[in-house]
Formats: sequence, structure tokens, C-alpha cells
Amino acid sequence: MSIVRKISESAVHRLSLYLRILEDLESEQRETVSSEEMSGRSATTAAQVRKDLSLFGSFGKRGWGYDVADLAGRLRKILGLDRQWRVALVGAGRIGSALVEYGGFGERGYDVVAIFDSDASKVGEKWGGLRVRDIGEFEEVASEQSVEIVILAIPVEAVPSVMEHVDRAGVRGILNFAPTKLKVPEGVAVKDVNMVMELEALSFALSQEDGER
Amino acid sequence: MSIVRKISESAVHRLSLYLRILEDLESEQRETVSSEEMSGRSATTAAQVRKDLSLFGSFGKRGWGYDVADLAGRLRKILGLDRQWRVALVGAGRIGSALVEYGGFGERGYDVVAIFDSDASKVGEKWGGLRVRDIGEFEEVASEQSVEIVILAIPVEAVPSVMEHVDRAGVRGILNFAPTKLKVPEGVAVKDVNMVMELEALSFALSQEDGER
DNA sequence: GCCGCCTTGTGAAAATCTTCACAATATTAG
DNA sequence: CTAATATTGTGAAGATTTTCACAAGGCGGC
Ligand SMILES: NC(=O)c1ccc[n+]([C@@H]2O[C@H](COP(=O)([O-])OP(=O)(O)OC[C@H]3O[C@@H](n4cnc5c(N)ncnc54)[C@H](O)[C@@H]3O)[C@@H](O)[C@H]2O)c1
Ligand SMILES: NC(=O)c1ccc[n+]([C@@H]2O[C@H](COP(=O)([O-])OP(=O)(O)OC[C@H]3O[C@@H](n4cnc5c(N)ncnc54)[C@H](O)[C@@H]3O)[C@@H](O)[C@H]2O)c1
Repeated sequence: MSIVRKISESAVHRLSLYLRILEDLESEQRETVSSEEMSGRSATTAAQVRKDLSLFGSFGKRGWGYDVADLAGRLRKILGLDRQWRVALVGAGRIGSALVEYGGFGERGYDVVAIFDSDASKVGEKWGGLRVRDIGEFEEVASEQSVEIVILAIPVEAVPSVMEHVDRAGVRGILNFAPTKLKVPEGVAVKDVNMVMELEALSFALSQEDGER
Repeated sequence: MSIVRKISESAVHRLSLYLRILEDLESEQRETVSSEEMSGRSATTAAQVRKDLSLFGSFGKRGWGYDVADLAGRLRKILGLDRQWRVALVGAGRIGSALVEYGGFGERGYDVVAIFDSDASKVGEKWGGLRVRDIGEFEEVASEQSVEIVILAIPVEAVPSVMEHVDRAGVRGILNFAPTKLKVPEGVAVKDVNMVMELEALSFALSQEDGER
């Protein structure tokens, strides 16, 4: 039955945004919200909000708006936040440590269940209840722990060798911080986080302004 | 003279990608490259590569391709990387420290020239040659140091008060890590880095797969 | 100098995404 | 019950982005 609609990258992005807005509204004890108000708190239009939501169903009541708690629940379900995701961190470096210490992921159902590194001086360290393991143990531990998502926070040079482990372990999704295009088997989802690119987009925008004057 | 073309977000993103590819090619001692090969190393098509570049001029030679070093130089110029940018970090926490210790920004011309925090136990610490300063000094120091870009790595709650300082100091661009929509004066560019959203896009993709089976 | 080959640059077509505009309908007041 | 009001859900229009397809050059070989 399920119709395969292709939801655009940007639409998914906006859904995350809407969820954050709804959570703010929940903490303000608001019961309902209109597409108009949602658009005011994001950077979109009311029509966009309604179109985005209508891709998944009709969640509002005409003349009344959306029930805040109900819509938040539906978005959580749509985004896959109605369950726990078992996550492994590979790369116990600067970014890795910032991520593991950050509580925001656990809150949303992403449980870091294993940490890997190749540096003998890091392997064995205790990081918030978890022991840093050698990358050589990846396949065994990842399958034992049913890891589905990997956060890759390693240098570019280490990517090829680490990806061999990751591929063999049957991981389904990768959040990649290394500034390189990953080669992954069919069916594995990858999202890149590239802060340098964001800075470049910023300096591009500023340079354009300068050029126009 | 300069025609004001609106370059899409995604096109700028791809330009950054192309630059990274060209830098790889440079380190492989390659002299020339075709749009075909560039597309193979990114996730686009050859036509897209050529269209993107043609927004800014015609940099190639028919039947021959692009000169790797020349094109890299032109992209650097387009992205505003042909100069130094003076950057201030606000928030000497986990993310802030990972960023400051990371060399990749300096390499690309982003110089962190000041670091601010509000925590008395952090103010005064030495971070790679810089003293962490109190956020109260922001306006004075930022204008003295000609800061143009701010990296905001503070908790959401601290955003409103910090933004007052930032707005008054006449900063032109902000790289924001706090998961909230910044309100900025006209003309200030903002780019958000939101890792939770990327993870949500990942779990969305994985959930969709599950649903389709 | 001419031919054949290769690859760019770019209009035009196709696809995708966003905005518009309004009928449908729930709610509330009288 | 009717009217007035609010706001959704959604086709259709409009805008933007991507892909197609090919003429226009440049280069090497003969
Ligand atoms: N730190 C930042 O602010 C920043 C910013 C942008 C991008 N990045 C990127 O993020 C990635 C991580 O950066 P970082 O600053 O955390 O680096 P880091 O050097 O602090 O940490 C990398 C970790 O990976 C480990 N590692 C190396 N090879 C490995 C292997 N084969 N298997 C397992 N672990 C291995 C290292 O031992 C180290 O602990 C890099 O690709 C970097 O380019 C970082
Ligand atoms: N750490 C992560 O992995 C991660 C992931 C996603 C998003 N974020 C976001 O990035 C931001 C920073 O995260 P973090 O983990 O580095 O937090 P952190 O708590 O480690 O650091 C925040 C720093 O900001 C400082 N600060 C607080 N109020 C301030 C003020 N008014 N003026 C100046 N400095 C002030 C604190 O003293 C602290 O040093 C947060 O908004 C967080 O939600 C972090």
C-alpha cells in the first residue's frame, strides 16, 4: 500500500525545525498552533508548513489549527524518533568527545552504545560509562550491540580502512564529519556534517555583498 | 557593472565541494580535469558542474578541460578564500574547544582572533595563544580586532543576551551551533550547523526504508 | 590547412519546489 | 439553526533548479 513519495532534503529539514518549534510551544503550555504561527517562528510561509505536513497526512482541524502535542508526536514518528537508535562513535577525538558528552542526542533517542578508536593510548579509557574499544573489534561489537548508525569522527586518511569494518558490520546509516565523500554499499544512508563548508558559504555571502558595492 | 545573480544555497555548497576535489587533484599532481571527472568525484553530473561554474565565468578550454590550479584559485576567490577573515569564538565549551584546536579553519583563512565566555572559571585561561575573555568585553575587543565573523557555540538560553553584544559590535556573519533561529539585524548573514537535524534526517531515511518493506 | 576528436558553455526542456488562492469545513456567537 | 469567522488542505500557477543535447571551439595528427 505505502505510496513511495520522494520527500526532498529540505522538506525533511523543515520537519525537524517544526518539531523543535512544537517542543518550544509545548513548554509554553500551548495547546494549539496555526500554520501561520509556525511559519512566523521558522523561516518559511504558512503555505509551506501546510504543504509539508500534508505530505504525510492531514493533522489539523480547519478553523482551529493543529494540536501541539499531537502534531509533535506525529512528527517524531515521521522522523523515526518514536524508537531508540543504537549508535556507535568511531573516533574518540575532539569532535567525538564533544558529541559524547553532549546530552542532546540521548534525549532524542540516539543511544551511543560503543566507542572506537585506533590510538592505543585512548583504547581502554572510560568515556561516560563506556570503554573505548579498539577499531579492530568493530564488527564483533557492532553486531553484538545491534548498531545501526555510526558517527564517523576520524581524519580523512583513516576513512578507507575504517569503512571496511563499517561496511562489513551491516550498518544502515552514517553521520560523517570527515570532509570526504564516503563510498558506501547500496542502501546505506550517509549525512555529512561539514563546518568548513558552512563557513565558506558565509564568506561567499559576505564577499558577494562586498562585490556589489 | 556587477550583475546581481542569485546563487542558490546548493550551488554554493557544490562550489565548496569542487574546491575540495581540486585540492585533492592538486596533491595528485594533476594538471587538468574535465567536468566529467569532477562529477565522478562528487555526487553530481558533468552538466551540473559546468552550469555551476558558468554562473561565474568560463574557466575551461573546449576539448581540454579545466586547469586544476587555475580553477582552484578562481573558486577560492569566488568563495572569499583569497583573504583572511577575522573570527571570534563565543562559547569556550566542548564544541568551541574542538573548533579552536582544529587546524582546518586557519588553513582556509579563518583566523580566530578572540575567544569569549561568561564562565568566570574559564575567563583568563590560555587557549592556543589566546586568552579567554569575558563576554562583557565583546564589543570593545571585537571592534578593536575588526572581527567580521562570530562562531556561536553557546547554550540556547544564552543566545538572547549574547546576541545583544554581537549585534552592537557590527559583526557581518555568524556560524551558529545553538539549535535556535537567530534574530539578526538586516544584512547579517547566518549559517546554522545543526547536528541533531542531520541525525534526524538519517533516522527519517532509515524509517522510510523500514516502512516501505 | 584540414579532419577528427574531445570537452566546454549554454539555450531549451524537464523536473522539482514554492507560492497562491480558494473551496471545504470546524467552531463559536447569536 | 444560521451567520460570521478562522484556518486547513490542495489543485494550479509560478519560480527555480537540474538535465539534456548540441553548436562552438581548441588541439593534435597528418
Ligand atoms: N575538530 C573540529 O572542529 C573539526 C571541524 C571540521 C571537521 N572536522 C573533521 O572531523 C574529523 C575528526 O576531527 P577531530 O578534530 O575530532 O580529530 P582528532 O584528531 O581530534 O580525532 C580523531 C580521532 O580519530 C582516531 N583515529 C584515527 N585513525 C583511526 C582509525 N583508523 N580508527 C579509529 N579511530 C581512528 C584518532 O586516534 C583520534 O582520536 C576529521 O575528519 C576532521 O577533519 C573536525
Ligand atoms: N557538543 C555537541 O556535540 C553539540 C551538538 C549539537 C549542538 N550543540 C550545541 O552547541 C552549543 C554549544 O554546545 P557545547 O556542547 O559546546 O556546550 P558547553 O556547555 O560545553 O559550552 C558552552 C559554553 O558557553 C559558555 N556560555 C554560557 N553562557 C554564555 C554567555 N552568556 N556568554 C558567553 N559564553 C557563555 C559556557 O560557559 C560554556 O563554556 C549548544 O547550543 C549546543 O546545543 C552541541
